[in-house]
Amino acid sequence: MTRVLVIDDEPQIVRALVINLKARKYEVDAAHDGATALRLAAARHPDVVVLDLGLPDMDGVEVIKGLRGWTRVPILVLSARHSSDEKVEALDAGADDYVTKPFGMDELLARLRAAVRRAEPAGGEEEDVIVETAEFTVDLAAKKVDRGGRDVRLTPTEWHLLEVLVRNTGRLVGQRQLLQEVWGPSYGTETNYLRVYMAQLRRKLEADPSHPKHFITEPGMGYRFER
Amino acid sequence: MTRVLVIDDEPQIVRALVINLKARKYEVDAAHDGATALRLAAARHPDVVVLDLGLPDMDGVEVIKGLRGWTRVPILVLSARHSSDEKVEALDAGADDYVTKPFGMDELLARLRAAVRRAEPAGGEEEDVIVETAEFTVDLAAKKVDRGGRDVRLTPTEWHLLEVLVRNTGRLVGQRQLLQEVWGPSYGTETNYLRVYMAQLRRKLEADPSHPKHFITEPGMGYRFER
DNA sequence: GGGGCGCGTCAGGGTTGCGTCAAGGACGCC
DNA sequence: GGCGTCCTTGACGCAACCCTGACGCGCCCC
Repeated sequence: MTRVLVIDDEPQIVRALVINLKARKYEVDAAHDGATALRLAAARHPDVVVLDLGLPDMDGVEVIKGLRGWTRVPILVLSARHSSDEKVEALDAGADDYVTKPFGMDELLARLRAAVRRAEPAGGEEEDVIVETAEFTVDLAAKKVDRGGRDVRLTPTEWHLLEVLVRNTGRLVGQRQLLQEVWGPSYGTETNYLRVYMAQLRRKLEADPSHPKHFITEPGMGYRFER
Repeated sequence: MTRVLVIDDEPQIVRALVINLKARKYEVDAAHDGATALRLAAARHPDVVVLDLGLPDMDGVEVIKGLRGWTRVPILVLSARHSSDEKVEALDAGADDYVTKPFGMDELLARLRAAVRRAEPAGGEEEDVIVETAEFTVDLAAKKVDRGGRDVRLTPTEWHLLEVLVRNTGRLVGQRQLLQEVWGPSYGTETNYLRVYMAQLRRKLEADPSHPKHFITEPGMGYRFER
């Protein structure tokens, strides 16, 4: 869940923000002055900060600088000041966005989403899916198979077949499903393809290809990969 | 130098932006419609995009989506529309900021700086920008390749290709991904480019170009850089 | 006990993909 | 305006991959 830190000394603004954010499943912390804000930020590590520049105890720009000293968390500034200088100062101090009051809640939330989105890791869906067995190791992200310290060379079809099986580790994968995922939706009965390529996978990966321990045949149904 | 792509169909706005940006040592490209914009973005790989939503040939949001299909470059939207819905739509489509016309040049430049700043590599300190192999050393930050104490001269395309591969050291990079990252999103099947440039990289960097140890071909799938 | 079915294995041939070379053309620099 | 660099494009040989058919074996059902 995304954690938001709201910093504003006007209770009604804080209330409105908190209600709207919580309704959208954000986790919300609130602070009414700069000192509390800096303490909360350090303690809670929010994913995004909404900061009103007009605080009772310190200048909002100082809060920005205080945060930027140790974190790159997105900072969305709220302010009643429309002056261009104020905006430039806040942005150059390290703010990510600047919204003037009164603001539309929809717009603020959209800007918040934008700020959170671009803070996400660049890779996107980089799950390091690595599956190990006693004989070999499959790295799905790098498309690599290691066996006894040496890379095993797989052809595209072999790799594709292995990938489908490994993503369903422990589950039976029907022959029709295998054929359609690897060879395309118009295939479904050419089980001889499967036999040939399963044999090649076993030859390259199994310790004893004629008695496979990982690529298991379920006669009449399909194949199963076991670690 | 930071490269900016300005997209607007009003000549006076473009002129004002170009003059102000160039005065501040930005490198500027300009486009007057969406199609040109997408083409220029692919060809020039700007560091930040300034986009007017009101274009003659296509909806500005479509331009955003077209860019977001293959790049995370910061997009700063300009628009005459003040409506909240427009802002939300553009921001949710992938824009980073939204400025309504008329705008103050100081503010726009400050928002531009903020967008560029946060797009910079997160690490800040020396990350793994230097990759060493037995034969050569690649310095991603300095854009330099050293081999046996001497700089290796690489053309822009060669360098770009090398950069993508090195940033994915050990991982397989698909030919489609390579083509799109180096030549732009409209490429994906011109694998002969890859063959030519991989050969040039190997000739310049491998000890034995005909038996590459670092730039490895995975037939039918792509290429992999190994240290 | 015999036949049928499904699976594993092997080898050959068509096709695809890769590496290499060279020439044409665009672009920028002097 | 000439020159050089870089990108693009085509052709060609070769290796690897994918498909295909044939054969043997074990299991199940009749």
